Amino acid sequence: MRTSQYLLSTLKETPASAEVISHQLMLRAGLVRNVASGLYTWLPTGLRVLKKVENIVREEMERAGVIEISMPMVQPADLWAESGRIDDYGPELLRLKDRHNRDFVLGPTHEEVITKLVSNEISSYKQLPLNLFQIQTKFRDEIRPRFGVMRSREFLMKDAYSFHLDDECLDRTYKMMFDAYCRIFDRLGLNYRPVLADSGSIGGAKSHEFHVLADSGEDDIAFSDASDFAANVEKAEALAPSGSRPDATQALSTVETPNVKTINELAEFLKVDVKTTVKTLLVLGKETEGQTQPIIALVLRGDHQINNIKAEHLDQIATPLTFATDEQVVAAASCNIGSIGPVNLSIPVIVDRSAAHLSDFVCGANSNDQHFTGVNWDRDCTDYTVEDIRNVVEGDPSPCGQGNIVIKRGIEVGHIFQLGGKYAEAMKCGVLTESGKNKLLTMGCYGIGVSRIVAAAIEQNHDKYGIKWPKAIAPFQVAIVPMNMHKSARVKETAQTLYTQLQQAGIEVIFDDRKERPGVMFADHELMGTPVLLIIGERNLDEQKIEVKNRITGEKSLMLISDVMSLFKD
RNA sequence: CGGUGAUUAGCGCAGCUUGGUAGCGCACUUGGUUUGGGUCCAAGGGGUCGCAAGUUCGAAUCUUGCAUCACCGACCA
Repeated sequence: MRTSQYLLSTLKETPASAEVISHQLMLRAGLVRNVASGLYTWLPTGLRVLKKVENIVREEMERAGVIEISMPMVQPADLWAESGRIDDYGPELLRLKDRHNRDFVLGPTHEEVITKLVSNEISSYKQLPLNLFQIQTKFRDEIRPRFGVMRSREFLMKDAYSFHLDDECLDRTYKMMFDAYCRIFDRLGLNYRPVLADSGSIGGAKSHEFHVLADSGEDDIAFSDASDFAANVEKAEALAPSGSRPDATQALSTVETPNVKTINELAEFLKVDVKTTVKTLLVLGKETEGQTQPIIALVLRGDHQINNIKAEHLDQIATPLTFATDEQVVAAASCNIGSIGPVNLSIPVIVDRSAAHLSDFVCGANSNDQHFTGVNWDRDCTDYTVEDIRNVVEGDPSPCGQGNIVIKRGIEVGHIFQLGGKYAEAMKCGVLTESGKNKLLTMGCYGIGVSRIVAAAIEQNHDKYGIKWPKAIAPFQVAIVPMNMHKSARVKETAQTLYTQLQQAGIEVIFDDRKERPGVMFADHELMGTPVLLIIGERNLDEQKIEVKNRITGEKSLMLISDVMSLFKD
């Protein structure tokens, strides 16, 4: 490719809208352009990278025996009604009507469509297991699109779905896909970790996420400092404190706490450690027919935070987790938020394991501007249940039993699930078994965020000059950078000869034939992250040499022109 | 959804307080100059000042409404 016939679109200045480094560099290097919030055009250089990632994913899927198909992005809402997700998925599901006023959705994922397909196409156990994938544009109406293509509304995703007669077979495929994912991220040259995960709205049992480690990541990952345990904080179990609860030593007493609203104000006001206080959150419970929606109290140690996912998994709690309104709080606790406590509450009380381990603690007194001190479970408050409802924090014992928790940020680039029977049941997807009986299938699903990987790769591979692409996904393998080609016939001739040779050898080469100063060319190619620069100038041509610069290591060396092609022999 | 801020040329910004018909840097065009790390000089082109209404002789500037974008929050007990 000659730059004079290409759309470089590099920028000197960073657009103000870009927050994270990958977004800034993707704009500056001319990879993407914003069209609207969360919607991007991929420019030629960006598309080259995207296609490389896509092809690696495709190759590894095919190597693993997964078969490619393509499903429509627009899906009938009926299918989503059949699975029940039309109500569960929430406002991220973009709904639309066609000219006949029929309801459709823009597909954020394709479980419904593929389950319907397989249900129609497969009728015998002999056709199983079946594993299908597609690489396709998805749409999720994100609450807050940000960080460029890292969290955009429209994005490219590889999604695969497997169908099995039984869970052992599913488990074998799951492990096989796990390995295939590791191969993909290895080939992409990324520093990543598989971590235990929650399966979210897609549903199901076993689940792993693949995270690229980066400070700009949006997920907290809990690692053990003594084993290879890794889990999303959403999922990481907070163990009950070891040992038995200390005995009560104080009597329950009421203290006036005027204008104390937050837990930190409370600890400050009473001069106590936040860890000896509890906070009580009032949330909506699950609705039962004919009854008003119940209010549930969740009790946490003052320094801990509620884990929405864990709370939502409890049978009594409504999904999504919703906090009670001010009116509901007054009705349930006869005080305002800020003074709620578990003592003498007439609503169900769920206590986190760590809060349940406290004795002589401080809590709201369910009366404005008053708190209790010296509170003790079973003596002052008897009707409660204990659950794990908080986020783990650094220093907690690891749930694997070895070491303590360390928390790092990660970018979720892959997610595999064992779905089980959820969709097969809803969509009546079954086959005849050997004994001639109909049996519902069990499923797995496996996603990779192709466009997000491009951003994640930049987060991990850049310097002050620009992007440093891993070789496998660089838009070009080599750039030819001639010094003042328009002034020197032999520079021009050497550059053109090398360009032709590289092209004929099938190497992706970009030939900078612009009439630009050297500094401009260097800056552009370093910004775009081409791994190898071939610098051709009068300076070295007398010795039949050119300069070779490695973008990743920064190393420069002189090389005989006749040896250059050997650099690209694999 | 809540809070905050922004919206003036392709990009980054100034001008607004104190109303008088728009400017700087980069980019772009032309000519010259320079040529191994974002040259320098000169001359140009390019703007419904986010949209709508209002106040005024006159609005980028003041008022009101709306839209879009961004950031923060949605963990408050």
